[in-house]
Amino acid sequence: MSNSDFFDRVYKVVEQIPEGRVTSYGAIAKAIGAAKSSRTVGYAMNACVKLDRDLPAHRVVNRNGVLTGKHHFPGQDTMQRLLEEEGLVIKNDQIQNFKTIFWEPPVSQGFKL
DNA sequence: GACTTGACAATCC
DNA sequence: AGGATTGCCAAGT
Repeated sequence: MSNSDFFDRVYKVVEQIPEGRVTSYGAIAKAIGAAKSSRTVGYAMNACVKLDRDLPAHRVVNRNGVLTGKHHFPGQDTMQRLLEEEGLVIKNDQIQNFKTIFWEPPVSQGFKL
């Protein structure tokens, strides 16, 4: 607790995203018990890049399966390229079969109850 | 220290 | 069905 543990939870969830799968900001937010804080999740991702984290931020997209944050990566096509390397199919910044490769993050077990 | 912005999402007209 | 509004949290100005 204390100290933006919100970010901490976000990072923890994102870190657990399996390779070849993707999730949405809202799903992560919900997993950490802040379903309405999806914006902050995205913000945490932006910060994670600056922090040089190993977080697979490219596996995190909005609920439409669109690479909304691709513009924040080093190079505008970095995000799509990384996803394609994992076997995903992306068309026009839109993940194909998004629903199929969607990965729902497990609810953290220590934040509340 | 108040106001604005931001890689979203759900709700209301 | 689609545009507009609100919620939420953190960081920047």
